[in-house]
Amino acid sequence: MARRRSEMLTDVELEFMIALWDIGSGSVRDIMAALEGQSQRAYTSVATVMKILDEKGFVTSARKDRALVYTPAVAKRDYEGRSLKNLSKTLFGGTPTALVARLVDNEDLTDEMIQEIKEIIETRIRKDDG
Amino acid sequence: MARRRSEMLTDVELEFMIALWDIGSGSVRDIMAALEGQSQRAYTSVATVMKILDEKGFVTSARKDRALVYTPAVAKRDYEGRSLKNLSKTLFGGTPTALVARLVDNEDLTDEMIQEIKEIIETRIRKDDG
DNA sequence: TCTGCAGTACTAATTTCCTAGTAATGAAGG
DNA sequence: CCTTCATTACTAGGAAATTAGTACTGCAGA
Repeated sequence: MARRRSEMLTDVELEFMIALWDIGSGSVRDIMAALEGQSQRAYTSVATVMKILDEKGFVTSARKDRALVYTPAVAKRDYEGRSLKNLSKTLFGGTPTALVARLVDNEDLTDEMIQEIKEIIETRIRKDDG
Repeated sequence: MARRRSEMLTDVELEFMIALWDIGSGSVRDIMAALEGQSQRAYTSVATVMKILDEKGFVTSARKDRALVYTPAVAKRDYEGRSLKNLSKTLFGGTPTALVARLVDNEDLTDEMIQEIKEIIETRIRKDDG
């Protein structure tokens, strides 16, 4: 039977979206240039995935001269939030606190990182009060 | 060309793994029972996905009476960590701080949740000192 | 022993994902 | 006009994902 197309990005789609978010907007050529060194794909491969992203609603396209120029329809920060919500829901029972608990569990985290995270939280708390 | 099978779980695989983590270990019937109400799938569908999970190394299988009993080969907490690392790497430039910053950006988070997160961080800092 | 049931393996159909070739189109330059 | 080049559209094909039917095996009960 059928799979429903996810509202989350696949790996390759995400890779291309990140490139597009980085350059703001651009043609297939521009995106390929932004991906320089990361991946060696044929022009048509990139074009096909960009068309799928258009169909999925992640980008809009507009003709400029002869080329299609793609622009993100979803902001990176929105997608970041969506990803976190998705992960929280599927793996952490919908509680972001459990997510953070697992995150700071990681031995790779340096003291500086922990300290930085603490400051982020405190800033947020101050903002709520003020 | 070829796609490499990801070391991350697909949506359905994750759903089944969560059920298995929940019950500790069990047969296909047990997993179906644990999924009660979440999904209505044929016995053979569940069995097929469990076999794939076996091939991917996420579970081990052992015969008990006539049935195969599946046991997680990857702990839930390990996979949670793997997921967070993956998300951090792909979407947050490998910096977990950026991930937390986006997380606490979410308006859905209540004051209690923020407070709880703060305590988690502080507990972790105290553990480092001691 | 034969029948039936439970469980597993095999097989298959359908969709998405990923990659890329080839054809078509349209503009520019001679 | 005609050729050339860039771009886009169409097409294709294999791998993976998702669902499930059918066949086979082995045990238990009549």
